[in-house]
Amino acid sequence: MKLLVIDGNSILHRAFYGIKLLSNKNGVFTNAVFGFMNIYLKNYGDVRPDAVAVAFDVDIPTFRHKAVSYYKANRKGMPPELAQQLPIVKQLLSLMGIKVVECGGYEADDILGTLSKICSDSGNQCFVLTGDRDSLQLIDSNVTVLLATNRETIRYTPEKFREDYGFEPENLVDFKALMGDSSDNIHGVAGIGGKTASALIKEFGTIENLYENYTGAELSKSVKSKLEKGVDSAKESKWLATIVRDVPIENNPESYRTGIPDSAGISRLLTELEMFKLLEKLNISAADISAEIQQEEYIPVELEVCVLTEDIIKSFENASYIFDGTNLEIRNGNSVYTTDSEELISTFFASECEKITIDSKPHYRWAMAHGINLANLRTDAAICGYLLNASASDYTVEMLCGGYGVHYCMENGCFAELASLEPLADNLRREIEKEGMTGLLDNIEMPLTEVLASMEHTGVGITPEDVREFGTYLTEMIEETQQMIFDDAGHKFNISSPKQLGIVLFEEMELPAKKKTKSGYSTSAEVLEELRPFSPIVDNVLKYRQYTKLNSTYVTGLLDKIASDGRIHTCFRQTETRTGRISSTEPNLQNIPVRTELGAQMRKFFTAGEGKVLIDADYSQIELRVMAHLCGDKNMISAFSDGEDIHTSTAAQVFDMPAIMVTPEMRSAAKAVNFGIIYGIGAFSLSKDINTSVAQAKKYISDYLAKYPKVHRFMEDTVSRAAKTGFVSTMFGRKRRIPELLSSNKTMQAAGKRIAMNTPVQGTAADLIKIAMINVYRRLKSENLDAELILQVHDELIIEADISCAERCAEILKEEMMNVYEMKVPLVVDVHSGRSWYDAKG
DNA sequence: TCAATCACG
DNA sequence: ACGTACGTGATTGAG
Repeated sequence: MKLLVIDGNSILHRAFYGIKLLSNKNGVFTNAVFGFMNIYLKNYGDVRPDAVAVAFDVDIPTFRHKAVSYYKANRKGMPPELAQQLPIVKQLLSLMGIKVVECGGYEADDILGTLSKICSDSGNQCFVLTGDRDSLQLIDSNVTVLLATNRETIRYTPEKFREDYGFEPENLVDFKALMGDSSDNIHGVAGIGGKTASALIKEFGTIENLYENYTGAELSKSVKSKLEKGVDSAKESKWLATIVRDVPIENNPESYRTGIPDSAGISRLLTELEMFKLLEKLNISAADISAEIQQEEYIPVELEVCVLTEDIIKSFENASYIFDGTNLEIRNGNSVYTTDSEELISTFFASECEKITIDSKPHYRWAMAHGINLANLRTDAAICGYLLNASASDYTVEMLCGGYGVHYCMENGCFAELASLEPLADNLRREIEKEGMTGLLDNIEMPLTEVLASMEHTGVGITPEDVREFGTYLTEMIEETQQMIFDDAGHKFNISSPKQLGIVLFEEMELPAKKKTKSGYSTSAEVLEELRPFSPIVDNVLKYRQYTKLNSTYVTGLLDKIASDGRIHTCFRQTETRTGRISSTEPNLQNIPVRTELGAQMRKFFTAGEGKVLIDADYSQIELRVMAHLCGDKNMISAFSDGEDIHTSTAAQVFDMPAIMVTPEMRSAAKAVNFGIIYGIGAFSLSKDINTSVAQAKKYISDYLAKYPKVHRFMEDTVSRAAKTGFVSTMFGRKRRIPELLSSNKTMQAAGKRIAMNTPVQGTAADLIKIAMINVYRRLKSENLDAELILQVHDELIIEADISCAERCAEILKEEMMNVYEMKVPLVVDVHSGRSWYDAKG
């Protein structure tokens, strides 16, 4: 038989550090469980063992055994984020019918040693799954070690081991006896490193043999003397490195055969942990991976396949449907209607029945492309899922059903048991109601989808000839700059490789390096900026970076995305950001350059169509205004109400002088402080930003908070409420959970606090502009204007309008944005128009 | 696939 | 003592 033995602690560690911290909505961390199961399932599938044992170190070491005391002596205790996942993994394993093996006083790898020996002695095959190279000493003709690394699992047979190490697996302990292993507190022989140790073991095999024969061997004096001095340490090290193989545990391999899994229990546990990917995996691969889970009982609903007709569509009062752009599938009761007839799809979309679906924006796009209206779409399950947890990576039906208590089963990629999305939508709506987000869903997010679809559908005009010409110019500049850099460096190299650039700048040219990133020198613009005076190469590198960035991301990137209608249709993503903002992809039109004059040229290529203009409106200081509204600080409110320049006003407050006396430097410092306030202030970062001492920055902050006491209070209250409830909210009830606040890591906690301070502000601003977008969209429609919203850049909206109605559209845009919601401060909107985005920016 | 870099609000 | 501002997406090189 085949036995798979797993080093639970080692794999769990690897999983924990290999995957970013994840948690469910109750703050239970799950990344190590997730990673462990992935590694397990992968290897289970590869090995297909008859029996499985997972070994763990005991929780309370007895210190009777040497390995444990050394182990504990030299390793930091597990972080609590990992420790709390240990019992979960054990519980999960036992639910799966897998034996967990522990033995007081012994490490997990001693158990691996023992079980592999038992197999080996009895002629059974053993696979040892671990992340620890120590266990390679267990390899023999019956024992294969599966070494899990960050990317792959390496299968170590005796042959593979010999290939890598050049000696026998059993001599690994001798090797370590010489070389030592600092992570296990094994000293080895002082002065002997990997190379020498390897050569010695290749020649002598064991250290016993080495010590019997080394005096007469052809070795350098120094090696001989090191060996002589290190004899005791070598022997002790070998003993320490040797894995125990006689731990008193169950020694019949048969007893590790997997038992019957408790699938209901697994389902409960994984659902609780919100690990739907894993549930899915267990279900889908049931037959392949663990035959037992296949037994999960489910009775497929008998779906009656019916023919869809116009009359049937008219008879629907409500319907849940799935649509992939070609095939429409409506499920109603036990009836399923499918069609790929564009006519029937159009009829259905245009019908007044109340619709439930998932990921509806493409449906609106389809409808718009076919000149019809997608009517009465009441619930989009993905949007619901996003509101309930903005941090999930995706919102698939599987994930949502798993998370919101709807039983489903996949069969051939279809939802065999899911008769309708209705139960899912009901549950989602119930949860949303419970969280007080029904208004946010029905009045903001659901109507917004159509607006975004329309913006995508319309797209934005671009003049490719001009873009290409700009690209030609950039290419020339790149070549020129590149040549100057090579001349300065004295040779060619890849300037775009931070590694190669670092070597040229900091080693060859010996510029003063500031070691920064873990993989070498930092060559970021920030660092380079300071290096400018030392060599002209620095300035050229910065220029090179700017040109290549513009060329590859914007020129080439945008040209690639021009559709057949000559316009660019970005994708606005509504379920992406944790704060409630919209994001833009393929291409990202929310990060088109503007801050440098050269970059801003790009915006000249975004143009209005023939006889049209672009109208651009942006909120002035919306986040600070939101902050003023949320905290109600008198000083801040009056500054905005009086129409003062907020940064000047802040400077006047902080430096305690009349506004007229504020210098540009003071204003710019105050501006940085204002940004800091929004982001969740830190003295260190502020000091860096405005190039002053940390003490000075600290003073700015404390002066600021003293002048705006309610800002101070708002931040304290928000953080403490977040710590208590685990989440923060925007003005319109959007929520964001902050698991970072539960972390034991101080840096993480601090980050959590900043998130708590920033999210209500950024999120409320996002809510406001979303409402404005919906209202603008409706006004343009109701007033029958030849104009379309085409872009949103967080605090900025752009309309493309026919010249004949441009003024009216500008009025509407400004009005709807200003009056989007009654606030304690005025919302100021700047509007400009022009032929291109560059011109319309004012 | 990830880290580094840099574009935006 | 230690790390260091919020939120995104695209490109590149390197493992």
